[in-house]
Amino acid sequence: MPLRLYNTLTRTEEDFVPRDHARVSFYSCGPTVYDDAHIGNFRSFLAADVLRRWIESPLCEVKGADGQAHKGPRKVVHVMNITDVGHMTDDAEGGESGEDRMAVAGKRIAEAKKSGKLPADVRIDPGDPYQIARFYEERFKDDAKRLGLKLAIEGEKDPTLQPRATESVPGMIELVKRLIAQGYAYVVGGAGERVVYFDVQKFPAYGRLSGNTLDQLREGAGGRVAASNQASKRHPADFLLWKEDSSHIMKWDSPWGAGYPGWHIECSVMSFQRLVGNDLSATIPNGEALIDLHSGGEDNIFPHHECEIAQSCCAFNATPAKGGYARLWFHPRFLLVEGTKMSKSKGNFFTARDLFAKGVDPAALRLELVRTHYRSNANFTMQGLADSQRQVERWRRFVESAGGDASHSQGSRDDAMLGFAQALNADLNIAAAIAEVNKFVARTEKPGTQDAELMKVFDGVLGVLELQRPAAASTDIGIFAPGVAPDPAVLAKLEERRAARAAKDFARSDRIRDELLAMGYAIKDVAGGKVEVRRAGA
RNA sequence: GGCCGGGUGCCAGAGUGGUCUAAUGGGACGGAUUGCAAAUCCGUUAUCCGUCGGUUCGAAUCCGACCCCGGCCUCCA
Repeated sequence: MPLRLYNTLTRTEEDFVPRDHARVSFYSCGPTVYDDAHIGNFRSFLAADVLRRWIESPLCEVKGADGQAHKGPRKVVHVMNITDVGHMTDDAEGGESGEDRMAVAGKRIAEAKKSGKLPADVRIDPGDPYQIARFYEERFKDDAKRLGLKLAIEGEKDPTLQPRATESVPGMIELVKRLIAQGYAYVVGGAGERVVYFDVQKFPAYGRLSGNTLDQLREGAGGRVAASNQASKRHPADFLLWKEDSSHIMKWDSPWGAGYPGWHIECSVMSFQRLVGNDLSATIPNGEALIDLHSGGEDNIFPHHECEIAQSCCAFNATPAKGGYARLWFHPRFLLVEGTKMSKSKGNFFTARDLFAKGVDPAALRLELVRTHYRSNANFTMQGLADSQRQVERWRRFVESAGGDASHSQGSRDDAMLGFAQALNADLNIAAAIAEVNKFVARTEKPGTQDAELMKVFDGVLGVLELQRPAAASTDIGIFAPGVAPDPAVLAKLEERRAARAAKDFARSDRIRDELLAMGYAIKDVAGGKVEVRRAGA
């Protein structure tokens, strides 16, 4: 059975049929870079990464336009934008209230430098939005690579896979011009306060993705859109394409004055230019879908992706009935933290780098973020992270102990491959796929070279074992877990305990272990007379 | 008010009409091992799937009502 995926657009699970089964185009809405990405962001990006890895796996079969299932090899061109244009905190459309996010980030950076939270050698001007954006962009790419986001690793060699919105503004202006010329957009306001809106009533399929059809959208339902902005629109759902605003922190010249683009138009431009063609005046023959896959967090379904579809279908003559802009829309659900929603505005979020700084193994974090089905809300917990860590360690032991002839037949490996492929082909059932891996590991008493190779194939999709492990600090007596500094007080206790054990004074040895536990350290004896030290409870 | 997802053991989380007395991982418990621990290995751990009704020879799986939880309805992955 070839790959089947749930399509948000049709609300059904369907065969995934790309335009070219050997070369799949995939666009993912990427991060905004006015703060560090949190683990919820990464859950969404990693779900897309697992999908792309699965499509590229030699075990995956994909249905072609000829109706036949095709084996690989297959290439996925996976593009993820970097949103480095600042937007308003309160009103991304009108910009009449709130502050620009990039300006807020600048203040935060200035404060962090003052308080010493950011090292003094970080050279960044908090008043320069481009420097702020680059600063967070680098940190994002760094985190993404540590978590095995394949696109970020490829992006080092091919930066066009991670296009920046600020570098695509000329294309956005061109596309807005085209939409106006075609009658899909209109300009309101006089010089100095011009605004370009998309006319949603010209696109009858508006609402198909989200279910928010025009007659169901109530004016200002979220209560966040200023009434004065709404007044100049032809329909309350009309959305911003360009805003003239000479006071904006980031601004560009345009036929509608100096200002900034609306926040939906960038993805229409970047996805087209990187995955379809450079000529934004092109028209798609037969109204075919432009790209194969498009992903983003569930909150992107409306309004962002709805608006992208409207813009792109209208500008390039793609037909909604033929999939329109993208053949298949992939939307991972939110990540909860200890049972409640996390969001930037609530501030209850973990960033990946916070966790790495505490010594969390990227492999464990990746597995924890990826192991729940992408269309369910996952619940991130410290317990779950510990579970994932142990799972990773079992797999590592399996691979590291492998060698020579396998203790069992090829049939066992074939079963595992089949089970793994069937699970992932069924709308990316990763939990079932992991279960297949575990069953394979459990029944393999003595793993051979071929078993280790098969694990590598599985890990090509899971992307866990290939990640770099955090380094452990080591002294002649202690091996300190990542994130645990070799404290002299601890070292002294370890020396004392070593002496006690040599003298067979086990009562004293155990007492020292309890003392260390009270100090927050858990220890265990390992081969060679050394002691492994980790944080208690971790 | 409109539109989407969900409710499975101590926890996380699969399973969508019979093979389910419900996968897999963690935890817990028992055993092996260890000076004792830790790690590892072996074994045990849901007669039941939010509640109540219905359809069916047969339901965790389909239908209805109800109760809860999460998301979106122009900040957010």
